[in-house]
This record gives sequence, C-alpha cells and structure tokens, in this order.
Amino acid sequence: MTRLEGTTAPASQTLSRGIRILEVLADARGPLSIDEIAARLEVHRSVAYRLLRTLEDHGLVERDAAGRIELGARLAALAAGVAHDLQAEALPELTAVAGDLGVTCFLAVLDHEECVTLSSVEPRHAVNPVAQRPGTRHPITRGAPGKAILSLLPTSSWPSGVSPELAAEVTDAATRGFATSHDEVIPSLRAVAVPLVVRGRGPAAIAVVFVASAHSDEEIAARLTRSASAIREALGG
Amino acid sequence: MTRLEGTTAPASQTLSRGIRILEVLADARGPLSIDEIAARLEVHRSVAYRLLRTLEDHGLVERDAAGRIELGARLAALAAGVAHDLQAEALPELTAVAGDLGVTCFLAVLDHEECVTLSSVEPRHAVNPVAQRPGTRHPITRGAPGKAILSLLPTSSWPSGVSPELAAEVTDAATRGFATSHDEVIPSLRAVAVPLVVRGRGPAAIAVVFVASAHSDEEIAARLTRSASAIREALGG
DNA sequence: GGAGGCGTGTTCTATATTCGAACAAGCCGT
DNA sequence: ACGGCTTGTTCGAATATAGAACACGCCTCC
Repeated sequence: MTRLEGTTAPASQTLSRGIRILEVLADARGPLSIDEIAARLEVHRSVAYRLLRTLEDHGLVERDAAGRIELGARLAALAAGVAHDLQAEALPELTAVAGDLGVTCFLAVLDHEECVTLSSVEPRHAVNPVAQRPGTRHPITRGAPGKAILSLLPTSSWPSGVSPELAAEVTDAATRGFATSHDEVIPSLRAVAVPLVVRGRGPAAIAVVFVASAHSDEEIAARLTRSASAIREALGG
Repeated sequence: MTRLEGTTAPASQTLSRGIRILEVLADARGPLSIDEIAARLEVHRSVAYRLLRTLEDHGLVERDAAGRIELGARLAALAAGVAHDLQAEALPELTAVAGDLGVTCFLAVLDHEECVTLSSVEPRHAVNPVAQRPGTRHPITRGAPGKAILSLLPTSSWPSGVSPELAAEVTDAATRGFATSHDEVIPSLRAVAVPLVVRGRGPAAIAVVFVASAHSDEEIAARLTRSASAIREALGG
C-alpha cells in the first residue's frame, strides 16, 4: 500500500493503524468483531488480526466472552500517567471544593482544540454523575472550562470560527479571572471555571458544574482560584 | 532486527515498540527526552523519533515547554471507553455508597493478574484521595477487591504462589460473599469488596476503603451487594 | 444431513515499509 | 568560540509487513 500522506512527513503506518483500532473501539462504545474492525480501518483481515494480537499482548484490548474485541483495562493505567503530578496535586483540592460547595468539581486540560476532563469529584447525590467523567471531551469553544482555557491562549492560536460574542465573553473572562456557562453543554446546568497555569505544562482549568448553588458565581470563582493557586504553588510554578 | 519471539506467534514489531513507548512514559511518571526513550527501548533514535511523531499525530503523546515527551490527554479519552457501559452504570451507585457510608468507593476489574481501578468516588474530606485514583493497579493477590475477584475464579486460573492462608481467606470470601483487607495495601486502611459479575464481561468488584467506619463489615458488604445487584440488573446479566 | 454463510486463525511470498547509520543544525553552558 | 547536549533529516539495504489464499469450527436454513 502506498503511503497516502507521504509528501513531507514520515510516519509509521503500522503504529498508526494500531492506534486507529483503539480509536475505532472507543468510538464504537462496545465490542467489535475482527471483521468489523478491519472494515472500518480499510485493511485486510489478516492485518487487523496481527495488530490486534499485539494490542492484546500489551493488554490494550481484550476479548469478551463471545471472542469479540473491546478496549483493555490497561488503558486506564496508562491514562493515570497523563499529567500525573498535576492530577495528584489537584485531586485533594477538587475533593475539598466539591465538599465545601456541594457541587461536582473537575480538572480539565487542553488537547488540540478540545477540552478533556482528567479528574472529577462528585459531591454526595450528584445531579448528573455521568456528565463529567474523566475522558469527557468538548470543543474548547463551548463550556466554562473551555472558555477559561481559551482566555489563556493568544487569539492567534484560537480555533477558526470564533464568534464575536464568544470573543467578547472570553476577554471578559480574562479580566474577571473566571468563565461561566449556562445551558451551554448540558441543559439546565451551570458551570464556573478558572484557568490554571502550571510551569512547563499546557493550559488547564478547574471547574464546577451544578443545577443550582447557594453561592454566587463570584464566590465560587474565588474558591476555585484559591485552589488553583494552591495547586500551582505545590507544583512550583 | 530479527524477531526475538518468532517461534509460533506473529506479532507486530513496530506497533509493539510504539506501545512500549507509552508504557515507558507511564512508568517514568514525568517527561522524557527522545534519547532517553530510545535508550530504554533499545532502538535507534531515528526509530523512536518516527514512532513518537506518529503517537503525537494521534494525540497519545505531547511535548512540554522544553520539547520533552509526555503522555497525551487523548489517552484519558480512550480510557473512558474501557468497559464503558459498566462504568456508566456503576458510577451512580459508587456515588450513592460513598455518600451513604462516608467512605471512598470504587470499581475495579481484572487485568491479567492485576486488579485495576476504573472509577472511584471520594466522600467529602477523603482520608487518602490519591490511593484509589482510576488506573491504580495492584496484584490480584493483595487487597479486598483483588481477593473478591479471586473468589470468582476457578483455582486453576489462580496465579502461582498463592499461600494456603490466602487460599483459605478467598474461599471464606466466596462463602460470605465479600472480601476484606486490613493494613494490606495501604497502612492503617481497611477495605471491603464484593464481586461483580456482568454478562459477557470479565470479573469485577466494587469496594470501599476507610480508616474507620461506624458500620460493621457485614453492613458495608450488604450495602455493596445491593449496589452490585443493581448494576448487574441494569446491564441485563 | 449437508450446503452455505460467517466467524476465527494460519501460511506464504513480493514488496512496500521500516530500520539504522551518518549527517545537519539549534541551544546552552563553560 | 568551542564542546556537549539536544532534536530533526536523508537515504540505501533488508527486513518486517501486507494481503491473498487456505483451513477450520460453528451456526442456520434449506
């Protein structure tokens, strides 16, 4: 097979296909047969078979009772290593905020043009536990944490298609020091987020989501800012 | 390079090396230079470079401010797809248990001979928030969730080197329906775990950890068993 | 009972892909 | 300016991979 993109950038075809298997499996949200995987990758079955064997050897995929393929638990162990020090320092703070304010509190980081939740802590009787599971992704242009991160970036690296309203909102967030969202990602949910910059690490944010809160946005933001400072100082940045 | 294991099992060398990069990075718990990665893999620098480029294209690794390599946030998104339905159904139950009993509650699954935490919910003011982060791994022979999972397996698939004491404890757990641990994984912490079997999926467990609890082990186990049943029924198995 | 579909797993050779050396170039300290 | 440390690029050789064809087990449906 001829490399498709082979103009300037050398890349490993085999590795890329292996990773695409993981992406396809994550996208499918359920087990897939080898043939289905091969069809989605547009490769021969024997190729998919050999790649899957290798992935299975490393625990990145597993087989269910029917012999079909699904993502392996080892991936969770790998993901725990993402921004390890940041997660370790943030988790106690997330827990404290969730407890103090009675809301879901989470840590999100920038990934290309998306905002990915790394850690999340729910208060007792969370309103929507599934909403902010680790791994949740949203475009950086939607939601409080995305806008908080956007307020850290120079406009030159903003994604294309940012509306004037959003731009105004982000500059507003930059001056206030926090971003909010209302009915933006999940209906009837509100969120408050503050940016978090740690030395040598990409832009991040800590945020809370809730249906209703006894506190004002400013009070919540002040609490989050305190935690963000604590995390930043713990990591020496 | 000659394939080392090439007796009966064909495997992809390139993909395997790419995955080993991720393992090395997770193990290092911090950013690594390309040369360091190449040295640990025992491959030429240019090989590591091309593999890293591919991993970076897919967002599985990123570069920090100094140009060094670390695990990418996209991994967290992939990990969210591991046992997706199980995690989705379990999370509300974990939250309820953590709130009701005031202890950390988590979901763990079997991965080869290890027990991997997938989801975890902390109560307010958790005693040791870092202990049960998603991705935490322990040998299946240590800790309450491991022993609960062990009690589901036939002795033929037990790991080698199970002591008579452990065997007795596991059979005891099988009859009682729950396993416990005390000072076993983390000093001065106790844990209670119940096994969780879902149709077409590998053995799992839900568990709690605490320094002290107002409830007896049996009461906690009964509460966990209720949640396990609810999860199992929600997944139709 | 046997044909036929659908699934996994194996073997094989040509060739495209990968390997790995040698080279180029930036950055920072002394 | 000089070494030492990086990252990034080029290119031929050769090896690991791609993909076809085949073998097998397990269903269903005629």
